Amino acid sequence: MTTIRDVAKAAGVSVATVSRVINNKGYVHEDTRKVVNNAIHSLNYKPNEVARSLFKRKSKLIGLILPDIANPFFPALARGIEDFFYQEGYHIIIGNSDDKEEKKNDYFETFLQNNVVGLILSTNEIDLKRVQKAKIPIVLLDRINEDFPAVFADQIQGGRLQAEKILERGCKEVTIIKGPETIKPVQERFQAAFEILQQENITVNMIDSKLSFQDGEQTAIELFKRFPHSDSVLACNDAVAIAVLNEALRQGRRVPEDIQIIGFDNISISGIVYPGLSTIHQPAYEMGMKAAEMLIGQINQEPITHLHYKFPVEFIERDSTRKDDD
Amino acid sequence: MTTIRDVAKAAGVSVATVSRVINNKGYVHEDTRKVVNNAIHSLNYKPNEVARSLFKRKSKLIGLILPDIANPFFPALARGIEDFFYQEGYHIIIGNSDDKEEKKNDYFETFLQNNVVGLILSTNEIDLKRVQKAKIPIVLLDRINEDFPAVFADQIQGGRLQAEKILERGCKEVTIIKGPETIKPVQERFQAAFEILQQENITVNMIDSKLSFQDGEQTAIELFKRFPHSDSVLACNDAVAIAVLNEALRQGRRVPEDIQIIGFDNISISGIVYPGLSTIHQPAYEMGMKAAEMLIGQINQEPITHLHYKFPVEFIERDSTRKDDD
DNA sequence: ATGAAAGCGCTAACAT
DNA sequence: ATGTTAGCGCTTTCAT
Repeated sequence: MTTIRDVAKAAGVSVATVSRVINNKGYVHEDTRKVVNNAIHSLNYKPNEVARSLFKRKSKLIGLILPDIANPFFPALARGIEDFFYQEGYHIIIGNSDDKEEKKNDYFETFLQNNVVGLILSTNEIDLKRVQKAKIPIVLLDRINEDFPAVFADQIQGGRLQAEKILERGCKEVTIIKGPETIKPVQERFQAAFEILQQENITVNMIDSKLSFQDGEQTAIELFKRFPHSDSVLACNDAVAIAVLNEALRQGRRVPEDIQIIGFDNISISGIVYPGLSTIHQPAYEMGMKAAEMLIGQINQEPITHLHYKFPVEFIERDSTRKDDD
Repeated sequence: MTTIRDVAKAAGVSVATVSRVINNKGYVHEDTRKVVNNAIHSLNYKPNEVARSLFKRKSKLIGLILPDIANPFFPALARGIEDFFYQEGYHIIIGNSDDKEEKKNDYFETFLQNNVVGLILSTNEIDLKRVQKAKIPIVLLDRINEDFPAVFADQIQGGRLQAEKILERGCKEVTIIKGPETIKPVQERFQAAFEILQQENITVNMIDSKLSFQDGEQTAIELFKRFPHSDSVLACNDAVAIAVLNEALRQGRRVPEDIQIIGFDNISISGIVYPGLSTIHQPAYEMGMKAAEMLIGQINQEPITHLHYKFPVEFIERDSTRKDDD
């Protein structure tokens, strides 16, 4: 390994001078700068981030905790975050929490031990007192908390859109799939949709589900058993919606003629399944980018202008609802 | 921040003694161990990984470079890797290469600067001389190279299975979708399938595609335009296969009656789409786990028993092929 | 404009 | 069984 010492020796200067040129800080004569740079190149020297990190107590590492990277909504978030930080010379340490308290705290601690300079959390509320004590920049992503910077999509609006659009398309008996109680945004979208539906003179069924494809499969089977006359379903996310789509078709129900379905998320697969899934678009990649941008702002001590950044959502109509209805 | 000094002071011992107890190394009296542990707990002391890493020139960090976490095959790999390393107290730094030389090298360098102790690469061959020079443990995942440890699924077998199964199901004109030339496993599966098909007295069409859902959409449209009489397709991966499924249905072709489709990967969505996609199962999660296990072996200097670990693949028959044919 | 030296938090000789 | 100390590679006062 070549160190700053080697470079100093090769260039015939002190380590301090080398440090000055690699950090572009303090006075250094043009001529010596050239000599040093030559040495750096010919030795192919790269400063050791760990030593830097130790001294400055700040690394170029960002901690990212999310529930499960295998859940199709999160890769897009992660990609947005990563793309932004790559530009800025930061790197991501990633942890899957499975929404388990223990894993979250574990990651939180070890991330701190690694001098990460910032944290993005897409997982349920961590013990936030700890975060405050650690005084580390943080942004919540796809999660909301009054006291912390957060980036999220407009769940209320999303839930409302689900309800309004399905109403407009003439449903008489809608089944709403309620996601896990513990996941706030999922609850919010449910609440919003539910409230609107209740005010109407239609039948509203309710069924619980978790969020994965596999869970969706179970839910779908149960759904059609319990509510065989349901003419529409509002799903807690696209994964579950697609499972319902599948099960409906499998049972010989026509989509959207017999049953209409609206999902939530607009994951990349939703435009590719048959029939295309109508859904609420959350701009996941952009949300990831924005969260990264807000975090960098904090890291660079820029003043916080918006504590919360709310993305609008959008109804994407494909083929699982009746476009030309009336 | 509480350091080893603080603990030493609180416990009335030297830093060396504290170091001995936290590392469980060297002699330390039972009584003093207790005193020290008490101090550690009451101060809530956590050793700084960065300082450790600097001294030992080894961190608890693993570098993971993959093409694109948003591509649905990779999250499962990543999850397997992460789960394994979490158990072992290691953490993952992740980089998306987009199969770009520059990004790969960038990540490689910065990972080294961060003292990662090992590397898992799911991306196209990096400048492997560099790896050798860096003398860092490495495992290739879903990629193959004679000289480096690698974990992969049996592409030849997979390609053959695609071909054999489609043949058994009575196809007369099969279109085979060839993935990017640059991605070796994708080429291998293509080659294997193609060779078998060629020996038969049937028509074999060929079309190129990239691997994402979006690319698959284009491919699907072009496919049916160029080969309207194709009665079966062998796709380079499931994402593309699902896009073809969709387009076929959209055009009013019946699956599997008019057209049969076999994918490759068995991503989680493949069992949920309608009709269920018949495909070749690659055990992505297990492959990730295995790669992590092999890497740990190297890190711990255990002797290498197998340089390469090849997972068998399996034909999963769902509804996009004719089960009860003949 | 440059260099010497201290020190970030830790581990591992070496000494006792 | 415990303590002292050098040093991992770097940055940053403080001299000069």
